[in-house]
Amino acid sequence: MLSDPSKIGRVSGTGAKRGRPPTFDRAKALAAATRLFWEHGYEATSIGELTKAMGMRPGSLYAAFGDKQGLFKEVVQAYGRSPVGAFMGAALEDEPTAREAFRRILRDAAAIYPDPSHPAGCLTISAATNVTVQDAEVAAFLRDLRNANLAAFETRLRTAQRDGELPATADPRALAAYFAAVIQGMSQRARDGATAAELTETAELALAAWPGAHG
Amino acid sequence: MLSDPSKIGRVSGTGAKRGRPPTFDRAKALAAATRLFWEHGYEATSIGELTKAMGMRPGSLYAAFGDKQGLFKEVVQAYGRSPVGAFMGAALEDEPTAREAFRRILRDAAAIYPDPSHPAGCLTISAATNVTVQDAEVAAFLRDLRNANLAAFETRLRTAQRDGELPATADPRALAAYFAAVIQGMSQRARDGATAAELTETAELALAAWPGAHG
DNA sequence: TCAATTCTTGAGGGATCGCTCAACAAGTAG
DNA sequence: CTACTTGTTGAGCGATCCCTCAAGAATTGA
Repeated sequence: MLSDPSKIGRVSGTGAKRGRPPTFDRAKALAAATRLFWEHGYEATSIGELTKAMGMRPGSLYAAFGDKQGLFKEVVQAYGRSPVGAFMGAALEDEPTAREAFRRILRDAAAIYPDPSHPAGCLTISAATNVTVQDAEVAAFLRDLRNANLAAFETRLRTAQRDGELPATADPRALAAYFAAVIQGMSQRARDGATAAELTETAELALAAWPGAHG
Repeated sequence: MLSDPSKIGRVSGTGAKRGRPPTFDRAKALAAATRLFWEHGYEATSIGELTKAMGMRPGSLYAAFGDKQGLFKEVVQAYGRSPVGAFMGAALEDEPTAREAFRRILRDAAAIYPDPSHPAGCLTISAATNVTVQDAEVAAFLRDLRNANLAAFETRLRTAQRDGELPATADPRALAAYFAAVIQGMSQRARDGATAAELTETAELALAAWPGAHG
């Protein structure tokens, strides 16, 4: 109701917008926020630290992102589209066999999680494990993402079983849960100081659980 | 200096102490605090929630435990001495072979972590993963405990190798890190809703990495 | 009974939390 | 130019954070 088509949507030929243009680069601001949330987690990162790192005052932050949860969710979405956050989905899609996909996932995790160019571990795994009751929604948001990854693992393994790659005796659900646990453990170990070399050994050992693998 | 032996230490025959006796049961108060820290983590648990659950006013809490960090450390120590918190050390000591020890550790973790009689997962693993800079010491406290567990794993595997239980080609350090990662991942999965049955399957799959295990 | 000791109590202090808002600045449209 | 729109700014609000302290209550020793 009360909709005026001439004011809905920007149909100007160039991307020229009205009003004062933002002085901050949204992508860079998100990158700064990502680093803080990744390192310390959602609640342990204050608006004050965020505004300082993002180079903007609280008013600008709230005008651009709504509130702290909105900023966090946009950070998580951007992380999920970045190479570092999307390597699992990429492996599941790119690799021809499930075996190769999970081997690549584990090896990538071993290389990425301890990479010193960013905070250790996986943001989705570790950024909202300790929250107060009033931020339970944020924890649930990441938990749902993790469980969605688990479901994607199971789906990939189930098609592998249908295609004959995986023996009929194998349990796709159990295998998926096992690999999910190993990956989450590798993230934790990276945050505790494990090196890429150590995590690679963990990845290789984990692959011994693959049906038919003899190690 | 200024030490008066008659005032140092309680040498009275009965356990009678001077002054007003505490109105709270220290063990029960610690149990209540443990539950909160376990569920929400160190910083996400406020003094207000603690005093309410422990049945004491802030002044009493600070007189009894020093400060929040002191209370937390005493909680962690009590947890480490409880059956639920000490099952790994118990298995390492009780079982005759390393293989049996790690099998029992994994199976116990699968049963204990999702047990509904207490918060999910392991307190040492999950209670201080998201902290502000001023509480970095608390995170380091738990990290050191985890890495000490890792070292105990490696030690047990090294003696197993010396005793001939483990082949010379096996890598005790890598195996220890692998099992540590699996256990930490199982704790995370339990907090994400994994059941004891699912975690038991994960435990069995994890054991496939044992040198010489086939299938 | 009277000190000495220990614990509880209620009030609240200083700092920080997430967040808001009126005033101002910088752009486009006519 | 004026009108309009959007972004920035600095001050600060109410709530909550961890923690403290003087006063009172409950015990023991003399």
